[in-house]
Amino acid sequence: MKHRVQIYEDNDQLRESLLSLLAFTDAFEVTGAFASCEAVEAQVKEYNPDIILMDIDLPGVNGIQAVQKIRGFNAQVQILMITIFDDSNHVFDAIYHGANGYLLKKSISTKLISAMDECLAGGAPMSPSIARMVVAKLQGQPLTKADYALTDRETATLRSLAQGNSFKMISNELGISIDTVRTHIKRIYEKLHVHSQTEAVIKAIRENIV
Amino acid sequence: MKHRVQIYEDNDQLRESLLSLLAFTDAFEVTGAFASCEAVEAQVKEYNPDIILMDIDLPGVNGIQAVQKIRGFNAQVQILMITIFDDSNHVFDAIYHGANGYLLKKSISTKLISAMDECLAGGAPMSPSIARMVVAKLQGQPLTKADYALTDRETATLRSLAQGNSFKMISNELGISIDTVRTHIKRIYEKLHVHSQTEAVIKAIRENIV
DNA sequence: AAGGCCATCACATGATTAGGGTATTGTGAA
DNA sequence: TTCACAATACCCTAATCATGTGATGGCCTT
Repeated sequence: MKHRVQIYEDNDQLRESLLSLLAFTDAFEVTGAFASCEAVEAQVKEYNPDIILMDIDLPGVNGIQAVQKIRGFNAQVQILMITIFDDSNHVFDAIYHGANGYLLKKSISTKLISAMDECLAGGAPMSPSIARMVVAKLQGQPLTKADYALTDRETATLRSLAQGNSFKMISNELGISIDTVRTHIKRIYEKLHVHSQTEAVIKAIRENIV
Repeated sequence: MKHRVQIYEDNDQLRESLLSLLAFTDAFEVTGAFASCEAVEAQVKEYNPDIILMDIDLPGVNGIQAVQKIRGFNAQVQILMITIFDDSNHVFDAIYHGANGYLLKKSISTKLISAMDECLAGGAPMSPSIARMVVAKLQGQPLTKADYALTDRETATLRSLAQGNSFKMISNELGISIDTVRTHIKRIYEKLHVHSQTEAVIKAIRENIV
């Protein structure tokens, strides 16, 4: 007996990838793949899937709202979130509203099938970084800000960066040479595991580092 | 009779600039210039200034919290916010908590003195863009999302950018050439009045454009 | 049909950034 | 006193980005 899978993912490429990935397996049968979840309630009721792959970042009704809707009438279906966000807000939001697992997009190719199996077996698949957050939460940790062990100057540099300043402007503001700014930025990237200003700033804002 | 000015600004350079700017005038006398507002209550009580220049983005206790504290015991002193943020959240937060005026850092050199005069005369100096927000608010406009009139593709481009993608990655995701991405990005910059990825992303995140 | 706007692509130039080194100084811990 | 590390600065190269100009086709409105 194949498990019925329903997909909500607005990125056309990714949605197709998911479909072909699942086509390779004998264990799953796709009941539908949609680019938005405006009609999620009707669709879930109609196709009655065993598991739903839900993107968090959907235009219109987002994935978390969709989870909430689904849980309003169906507590059985497994919901696996598919997302690029790995910050605590999104994770806990999704979990509180009834998601069963949380898979990062970059892990899809290697872990999707096993994550789906885990979900259906009653597990809660999630990436190690997310699991760590969940554990910390259970331990009653405040978890207010992830600790990336930035030094004072690195924090100041990041703060300035997150205000839209260029390296040159940062060097002026902090009274150091532009090369030193470069050095700080390099270390920040290493510590935050990012590779561009934009990514660093996104992380800084979303995780309240600045 | 000189007006007494107290300054809260954590950027050393800017604080010094403010001091020298005020030194040129006969109308103002600086009662203190501080890098943080941890002790704002005691300091305001001790020096009893007529007007306070308050940076919004201070480490520790931020400028808005400081305004709140001050208004708890002093309704007379004029408070002029000095900030790089021109988004609605910060503006209304500050105004709601009792700030009298709102000056963008980039306008300091040309408008500080007149803004201070306006404040003391009972006016509410603010940059035109901020004034527009205030007016909209009073008119009962939702103003939840500033309307920059981005087109669909521009929005999609900005959303992708705000997920940390490079131009190349955006072009893949949207299925267009990198030059088209460039074009969209250019128009986004024009519409958002920014000049870099980072600034655009900051604005996008803070104002919920994406 | 003509004018506007949008989306698309191209070419070009200079500026900025990413990522790899190396090195000096001061400070605090082992 | 070593050792580790933070902060500073410099060098280098390839990649990426900012910005301007121009051009095409599609769609909508007048």
